[in-house]
Amino acid sequence: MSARAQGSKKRTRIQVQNEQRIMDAALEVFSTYGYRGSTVDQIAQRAGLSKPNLLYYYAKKQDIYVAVLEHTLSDWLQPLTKLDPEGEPAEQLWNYIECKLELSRSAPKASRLFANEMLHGAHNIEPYLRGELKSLVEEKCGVIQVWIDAGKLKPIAPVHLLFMIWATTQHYADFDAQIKALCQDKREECFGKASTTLKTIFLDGLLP
Amino acid sequence: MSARAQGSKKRTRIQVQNEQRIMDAALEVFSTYGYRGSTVDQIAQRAGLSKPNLLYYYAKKQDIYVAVLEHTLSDWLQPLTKLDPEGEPAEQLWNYIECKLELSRSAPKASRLFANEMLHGAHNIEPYLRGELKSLVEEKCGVIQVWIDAGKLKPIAPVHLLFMIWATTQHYADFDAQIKALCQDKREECFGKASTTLKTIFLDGLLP
Amino acid sequence: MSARAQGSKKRTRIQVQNEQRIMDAALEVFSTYGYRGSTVDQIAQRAGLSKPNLLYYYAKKQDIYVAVLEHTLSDWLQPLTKLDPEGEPAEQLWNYIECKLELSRSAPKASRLFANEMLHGAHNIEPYLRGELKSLVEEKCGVIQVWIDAGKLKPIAPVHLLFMIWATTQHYADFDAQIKALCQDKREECFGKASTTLKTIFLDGLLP
Amino acid sequence: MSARAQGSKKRTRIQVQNEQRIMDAALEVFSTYGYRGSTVDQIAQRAGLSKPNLLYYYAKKQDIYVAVLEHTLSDWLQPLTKLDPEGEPAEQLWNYIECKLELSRSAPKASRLFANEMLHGAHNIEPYLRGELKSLVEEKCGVIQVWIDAGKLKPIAPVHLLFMIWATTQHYADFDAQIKALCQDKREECFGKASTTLKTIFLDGLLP
DNA sequence: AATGAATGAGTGTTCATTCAT
DNA sequence: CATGAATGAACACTCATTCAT
Repeated sequence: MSARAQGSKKRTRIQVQNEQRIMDAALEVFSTYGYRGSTVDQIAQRAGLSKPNLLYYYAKKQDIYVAVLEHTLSDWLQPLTKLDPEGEPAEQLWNYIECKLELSRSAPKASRLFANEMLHGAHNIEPYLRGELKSLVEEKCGVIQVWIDAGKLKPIAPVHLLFMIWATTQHYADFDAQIKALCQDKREECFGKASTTLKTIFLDGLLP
Repeated sequence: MSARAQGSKKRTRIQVQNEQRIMDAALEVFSTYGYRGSTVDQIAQRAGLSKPNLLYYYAKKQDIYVAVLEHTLSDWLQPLTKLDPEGEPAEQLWNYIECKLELSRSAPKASRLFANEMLHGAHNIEPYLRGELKSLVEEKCGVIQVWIDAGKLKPIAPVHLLFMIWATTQHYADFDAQIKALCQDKREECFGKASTTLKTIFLDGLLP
Repeated sequence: MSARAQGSKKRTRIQVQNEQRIMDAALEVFSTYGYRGSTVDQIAQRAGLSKPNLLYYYAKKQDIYVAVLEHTLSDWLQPLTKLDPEGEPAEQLWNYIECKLELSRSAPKASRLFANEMLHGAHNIEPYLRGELKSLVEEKCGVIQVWIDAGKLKPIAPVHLLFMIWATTQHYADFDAQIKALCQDKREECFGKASTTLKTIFLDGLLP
Repeated sequence: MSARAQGSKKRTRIQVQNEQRIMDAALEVFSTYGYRGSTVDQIAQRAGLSKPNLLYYYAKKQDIYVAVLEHTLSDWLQPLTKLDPEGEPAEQLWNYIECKLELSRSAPKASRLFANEMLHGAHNIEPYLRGELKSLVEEKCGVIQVWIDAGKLKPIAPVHLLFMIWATTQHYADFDAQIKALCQDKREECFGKASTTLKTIFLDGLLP
């Protein structure tokens, strides 16, 4: 019986450890080379396992891929949950933006894994997109709409505001190659300038 | 001798026609499946050529890829060149943003091709990034800085403004799958709301 | 991980057996059709393995080729090592010649494999030629020179004597097709006459 | 109608010139890479012709190969014809040996082409081997036998003497790579020592 | 006499996956 | 749990040869 087939049964220490190793290796490899560009061998090697042993934990390449996607997605989602309807909109939104930018800085691989999946049609996470994510987004868009209705924010389409936030923050992870080519600043300094520019534009706009 | 090896010599009608077909097919296929996920067979089939015939025009898979990248890159660059230092900043920037958004709507495949290349390290277009693109970006950042110094724009880091514009507009092409999942609006309506939201935030900011 | 990549680790019974099978098949095929004329499929079939299974043991066609070359080279070298400085020159040399001729008779494929590699520039065994072989040749040329200086041999260039011995004995393996066409004798008889002719000429020369 | 199909009809100047170019290119390429290792493209390029144009002269790769083999074979044969029954055996044989050694020096490619064909079974020149060559060899062996019967040569098997001469002289062309590796002498010096060693051994033998 | 265009049949190599132990 | 061994299906790329002009 394969490890996966055991469902929710308790796992040995080795099982837990190896699964973590596999997830780490898979994130590393998939985010760098994409799904088709990655090989099971690569992941096995990076995880310090033999290929058949790796396939003992996850029977198919796609299973590994889906598992690592799901792992990272929950982290990806979390910051949005903290958007507090009771708080001040400017502070709440800026907190969220800052948090997302920090994630792009500290976990760019997860961002790239996610972006890659999107680019190719997101077939492996459609249920998640149309389920968990959609619910949360609708809830938080409601919050933003409340703020707008209360005159605390300019009247914009809430979901497109979220798209803007995601796009601008994840850009620093996903388009890292371009940024490195165009920005001579060191990484820290670059993220610093990004932060202040984002803050100015999102909150105050370009015009004086 | 392969068709490519002839260098700058004049091309036959058939050559021109087939090369165009190949570029179209390659954009379609590479943008959908990525480099590794695409097969020469697929491209040949879509171009209506036999595989060896395709390789008669471009000797290697990577040659096709680089060719289609270069083809699309020139289109991608052009809108920025039209940013006019003599014009009004608000109008000029908004024109640019609108133009980029329109490109994401009308040519999403090109955007995805480009995004994919970025995600994987941009090894095939580094020379372009550090050459042509960098020069143009530096020039236009100079223009923006002049506007800032003249008090016509808030003091932000020009290159990060460009990053924001690119990120937010290309997002509608690159993350199409996510947008479709989260936005029940029809395509036109969605781009309409995107446009007004972008305009509000970039020019005026969120705060009232 | 491929079998070869394990380096010097101990090998399974199956590994040893299959590697031997591959070496036999490769000698057969490469010596008959040359490197480029041989296909991995041919070798696999002759070894009773599937093509990918063959490539599990030797990752590349050239690896098989180099391996079989190295295998046969050590056998090829050995007779020369037995040239004894203490012995009588005539006897020692004649033993060597006879031994080499016998090798051409019993292992013509090895001879042809080696000749083929030579004809094409010996790029795969240069290190061997300039290393192991050269050392041995220099040592044995020293021995021959001592015999010459002692007046026990006519004054000839020792290394060219070796070339002559190699050329004349290996000729019976390498130019087998020609010999068959020109010599109606049966194989045994032909080698018999070859032996006496070589003996006469090498030791006594043509002139009475 | 192809050029070849015209048989013995007179050829235009261009035809003659191109055929010569092709023969030169084919000798160069085939002798270096072997039959299977050579491509029609390579030969065409070296001959300064387009591939289809080359195939206008020789319809198939094998036709080119056979043609160049036949071309070189006649040159290869010729020295033996000059062995004069009326002359002194020692002088006649030495002339022949010297002549063959000189050919190995000046036309090593032809030698290698021939050797390669031999190694692979000589299927393309069997008719020649069993016809023209065999007749000539039998005739000249008769001459040598006469010399032996007259007591002017040691009693050896004449055809094996020829084999020895061929083997030892052609060795300097065919095993060039090995000779270069083992012999630090410059080319001229090496052939000089070869010549004197051959002379000593063939005529007088090793023993004093 | 010459060439651009096209292709079928390979050919080495990769890789996800399976099997036996 | 783990691994050595094996394989079918694909895939990029090659090459002799043909066709149309």
